[in-house]
Amino acid sequence: MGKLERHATIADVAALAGVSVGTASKALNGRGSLREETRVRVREAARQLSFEVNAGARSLHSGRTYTVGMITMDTIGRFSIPVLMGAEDALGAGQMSVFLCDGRDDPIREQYHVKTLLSRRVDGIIVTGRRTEARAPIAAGLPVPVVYAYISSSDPQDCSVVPDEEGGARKAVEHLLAIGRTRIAHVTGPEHHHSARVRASSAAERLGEAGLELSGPPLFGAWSEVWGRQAVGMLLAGGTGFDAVFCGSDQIARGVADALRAIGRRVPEDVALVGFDNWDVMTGASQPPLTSVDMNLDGLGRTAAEMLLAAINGTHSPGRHARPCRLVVRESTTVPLVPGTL
Amino acid sequence: MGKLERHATIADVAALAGVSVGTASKALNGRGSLREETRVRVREAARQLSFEVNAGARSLHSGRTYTVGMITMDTIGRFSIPVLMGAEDALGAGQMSVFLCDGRDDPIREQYHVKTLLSRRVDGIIVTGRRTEARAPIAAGLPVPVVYAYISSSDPQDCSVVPDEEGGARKAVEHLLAIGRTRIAHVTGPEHHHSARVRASSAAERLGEAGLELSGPPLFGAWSEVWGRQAVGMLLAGGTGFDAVFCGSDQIARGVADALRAIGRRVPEDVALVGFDNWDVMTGASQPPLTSVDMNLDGLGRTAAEMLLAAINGTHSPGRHARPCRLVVRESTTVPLVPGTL
DNA sequence: GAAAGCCAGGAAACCGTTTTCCGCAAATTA
DNA sequence: TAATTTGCGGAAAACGGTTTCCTGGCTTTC
Repeated sequence: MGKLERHATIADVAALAGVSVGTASKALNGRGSLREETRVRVREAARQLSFEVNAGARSLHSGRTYTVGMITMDTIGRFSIPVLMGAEDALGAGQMSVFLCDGRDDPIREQYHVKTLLSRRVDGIIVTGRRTEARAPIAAGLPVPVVYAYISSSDPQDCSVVPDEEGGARKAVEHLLAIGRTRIAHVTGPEHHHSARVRASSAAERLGEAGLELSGPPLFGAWSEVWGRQAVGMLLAGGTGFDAVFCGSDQIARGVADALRAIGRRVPEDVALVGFDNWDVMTGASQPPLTSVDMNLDGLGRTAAEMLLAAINGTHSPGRHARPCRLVVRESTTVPLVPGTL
Repeated sequence: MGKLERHATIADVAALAGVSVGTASKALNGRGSLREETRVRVREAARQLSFEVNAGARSLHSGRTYTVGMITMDTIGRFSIPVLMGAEDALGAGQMSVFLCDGRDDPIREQYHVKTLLSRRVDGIIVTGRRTEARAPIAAGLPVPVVYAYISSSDPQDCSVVPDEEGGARKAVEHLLAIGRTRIAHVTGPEHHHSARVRASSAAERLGEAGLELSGPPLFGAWSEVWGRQAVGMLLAGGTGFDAVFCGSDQIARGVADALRAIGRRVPEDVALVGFDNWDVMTGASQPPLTSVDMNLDGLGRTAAEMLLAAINGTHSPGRHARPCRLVVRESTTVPLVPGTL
């Protein structure tokens, strides 16, 4: 009722229940040997005072805080969020709380956050970012385990959980091949971006295995719809012809879709389209809805959290762990069955 | 160097520096009266052992944890993120760390999180959500201050920081009036959604003040592009005519833009368009780029954090605090000046 | 030269909890 | 009836800091 009451301590509870603090502690934690009647009395007292154990004081004794830190190396963005949420979910199930730290791409901030987290005696740290590229580890010789999620550490002794973008790109190409497309172009993000390079080279490689090659060189640009629209002009000017475009992101794919429609090319009949990210905002609003590669980001976060928990319990799994992507097929690669057509 | 070393304690530092723990504490915190030479010696010892004070132990004595909890009532989404980030930023500047909790719209989870946070002795709690509607407070009589951000509490004694959506809608209408539009339609989200109702009624009200009314009844639907596209058909069928559409979200606005272009109506020449949210992904990719109302979400988060800090220091400001929105003008309401046109 | 004041640093209490160890009383066994 | 076990619960140490109080030696002052 009354606001801003003081937190009750276990001493208050003990006094109210008429026992010693030690006994109260045992009663609340199910330890020691006590009469059931006593346990009930203590629990009732605790309830009455709305006693919540002071986690800080407890961890002083146990050495564990049941707390982990999550640091984003760069700004928290569209990719780190699902990872964070997946991790939060997996950790919450293990009764662990999460400290959120935004690195903002600033090494000073990053180091400050690491120090703070250590000071708070987190049991472990998850590092994430919005690019998959390997980055220098946040620190050497930390007294707690660290797992990198989505982003990866350049130190192979560190544990990193990353999407298998290579496999994802291959799946996209395989799908296009399976629906009979052979002249596949590729439009993607900036070349300095790791994801863009990996996806482009894997796509080319997979085509090579089928005795084909990309229809024209990969077009590197930006991760935006505007670039997707521009790229269509370049593809047409290139003159190599294409019956499918594998795009490095859903935004690009949507730009491509819009530009194609504007010039009267039908998707998917004339040109099939595959995006990357499976971002519902784009895949759903695009005309037609986009087939896309899903990196399963919250699964990634969940896995990272599980590996962190394992590491906290002593089982460290060093290395770069790639998690599979999955292809979600929608109308941009399949002509819908119109009822009555059969 | 070596991984997984134990955390150094202040006793270790004191031993290495050849002083008592009390003295070491004073040296590191700039308390008491010590010779400069001693301070230096202790600091050096701390550095050598990479000592980080155990925040839990410290707060045991001070009663403060310099920690706050952030709970989302519903899932963490596009609206809560900027709020969270703004708050994280403002709190980080005050050396406070943030516990992130995802409520997932589940009251049980919510209560669990509240309990956990209290157990961790956070100094305060920020509650947020993805809807602005007033919600029942997370709990009564909590021993720590609570501030609601974006979402608001139905208890007027609680402190809520919300966007002035009403004002935002009025600004949108004023802008359309200022560029000479008089037949303004409104397409927005589901009617059961608080934001949709408020924005619609404020727009109508502002038009009323100018002696006008909405061109046709507000069209309630979904917060999606698909709905925006459908709504254009309804507007045309309505037959009331319109030279501007104020949309309840950028996604809707973009859908409207696409549908208008598809039938050969020019934006902004024939129809001016204003969105809501100022979501760069939509405003930038739309053709033409969208004029939109910005709710300044991270400013909201920052303000909420500041009010929480104030409350922690004893200055409680109950009530619903509305923060202004701002209109960002782009090409969907202004014909760009073509060079050489003058 | 003695009393007073000052400075640096140590000893110990305290914060809230857990856990180990121990003692007492009742119940069981010899 | 005396001795032993068992069950229950209390006392106290420990966790890692901070802070208050105190002491011992040195300088100042009359």
